[in-house]
Amino acid sequence: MVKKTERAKQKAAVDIVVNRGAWTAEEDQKLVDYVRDHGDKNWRTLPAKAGLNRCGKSCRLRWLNYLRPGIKRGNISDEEEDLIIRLHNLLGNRWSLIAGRLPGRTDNEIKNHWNTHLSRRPVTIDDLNLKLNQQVERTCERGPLVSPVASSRDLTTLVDHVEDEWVLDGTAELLHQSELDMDQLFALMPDPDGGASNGSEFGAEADGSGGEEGYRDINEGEISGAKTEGCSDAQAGWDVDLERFMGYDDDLAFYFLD
DNA sequence: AAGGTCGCCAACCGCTTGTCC
DNA sequence: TGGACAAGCGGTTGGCGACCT
Repeated sequence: MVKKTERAKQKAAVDIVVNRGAWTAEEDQKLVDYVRDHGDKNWRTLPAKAGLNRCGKSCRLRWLNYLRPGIKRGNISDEEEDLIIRLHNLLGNRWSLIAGRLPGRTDNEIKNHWNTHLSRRPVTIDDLNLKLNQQVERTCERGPLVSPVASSRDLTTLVDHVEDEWVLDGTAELLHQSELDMDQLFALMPDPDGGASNGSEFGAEADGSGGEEGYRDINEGEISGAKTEGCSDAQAGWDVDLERFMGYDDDLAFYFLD
């Protein structure tokens, strides 16, 4: 029998008295007051200092998901659902990344919404793209830029093949893709808040070099070269596919097709 | 009206990752 | 370099209200 360390004993003692279950309004107020005055650091010691019989983990979760400023509750819009479906198709169950593109939404809320609503709905990414194509066809004299069938190749393929060579639409044209990664992919997107992209999470601006760094990398790389030097229909299709996939038609069209 | 069932979602659990010493 | 700790993340659970029989 291994002798318990003092720390383990202390932890066990804390576990016995700690509150569990739903938070009361009084607990919420204590947590809000404490974080307002002292910041949201050191969750381990926060409960004792704030006078809460909760574990630090529970406090952190409560703050991040419900109490911190800017949290939206309920009423997920059709546009948000559309984006969740597209991002989930791209990223899988990476809820924090998905939530990062939906201002005011938490990973927990998106995860719950997906599991209770969207995962059961027989809507595919192709359905969304077909709908999008139909909208464009009605409003754009250029006609359909990419067929619904072509749109079935989504960005998951792109992500899965970063640093690999991969074939576009069976044309045997290889696009060696070594520069674009997830950080840059998100850096390409306009920030949903309307400001700069999320530098802390996606890196493009974390070093203060500006959000355009990612664009420059790509434009100087082989994607841009292949596109501008005898741009094939397949490559043009990929570009448009990318912009449509994410639903940022205008902005990405600027970066990829300008 | 009462008991059972189902769906939603807040909260918890366990694992992974990052940081510090 | 490795251990301890904090923080982050995704999966799962359990309470509760709504609905059904």
